[in-house]
Amino acid sequence: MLRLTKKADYGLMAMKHLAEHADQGACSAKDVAEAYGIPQEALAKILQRLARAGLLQSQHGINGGYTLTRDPRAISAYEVIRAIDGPLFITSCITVKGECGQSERCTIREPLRKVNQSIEDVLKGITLSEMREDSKADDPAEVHATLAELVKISQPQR
Amino acid sequence: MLRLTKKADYGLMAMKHLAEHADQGACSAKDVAEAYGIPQEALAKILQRLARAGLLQSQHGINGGYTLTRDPRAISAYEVIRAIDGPLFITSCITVKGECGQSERCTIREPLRKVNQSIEDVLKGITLSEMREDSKADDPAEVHATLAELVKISQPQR
DNA sequence: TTGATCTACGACCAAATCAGTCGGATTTAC
DNA sequence: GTAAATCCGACTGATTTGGTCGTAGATCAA
Repeated sequence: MLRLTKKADYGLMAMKHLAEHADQGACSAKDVAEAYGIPQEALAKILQRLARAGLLQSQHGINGGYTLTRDPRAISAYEVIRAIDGPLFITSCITVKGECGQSERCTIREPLRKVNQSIEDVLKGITLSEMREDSKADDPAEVHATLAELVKISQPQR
Repeated sequence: MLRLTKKADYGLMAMKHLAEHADQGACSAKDVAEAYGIPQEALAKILQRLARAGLLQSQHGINGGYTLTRDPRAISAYEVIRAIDGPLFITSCITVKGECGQSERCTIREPLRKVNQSIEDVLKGITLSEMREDSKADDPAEVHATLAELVKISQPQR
């Protein structure tokens, strides 16, 4: 059903939280987990992955926690999702190894690869700082037309 | 991992096959299954769903099989996928019922809903007849620039 | 009419994936 | 040293997915 895992959801929520509280120093996994009702242990594991991927910096010990390593405007949803769920492929034809193991006669590989690329680009195009609950832009310099509208424009014959 | 189910894959392959063999009358599930090495029973169930969704017409009895009910240029990948896998939601926040059951404090619902819409639009924008293995267009009137390129254009700040 | 061929449909099972938990180790501030 | 925090791997239960089986119904040809 083309769904993001719950872990990716949690990861995005946590990253967004860290982006919004960047000025308050590090946030512990516990803080974030409690703020959104996420199981603490589960979130901890997710944050560890994000840290290993270089998106977060971790601070051990008391008053420790996690901080973003980059400006939220320079972190895309794609990076977060990929760090947690691994490389995403829309179809089972396209794998890490490369090819459609099952049938060499698969005729939809190439078209689906393009769709896959499109989706990646959509996710790469949205940054943490752009992920706001209110759809209307506060800061016109930062926000551009919604991707949905733009993709729509890019489809001549509909 | 944002993956299409194998059933959706099969469904797309079968629909494409039917589109290419439309002039040869109905194709049985067995024919299509053998052509691509898909388990026959599994494919049959998929074709049944497509028929129920109105995308295919089934013909019982000897020499029976399935035919497209519409021109392949008027059938989008989205329709096929949705008929097989049901409504697709990128995040577990967005469900048929509506809301994020787990935490009311979920802050990424709206942004992800937009991404979801973008992906839907990408899938709606590609038709069966456009799904060809060769990336270069044969019929310039029918094919436009790849979606990937267009989505790229639509992202000002990258 | 009868049999062969095909779809229709529901029930079922096995494997894979996912979500969450637990236990223990390490690091750091006080 | 102790408390609070990250780190890491293993484990379990639930859900989803892929595939199979059996039976019923429809259609056509001989």
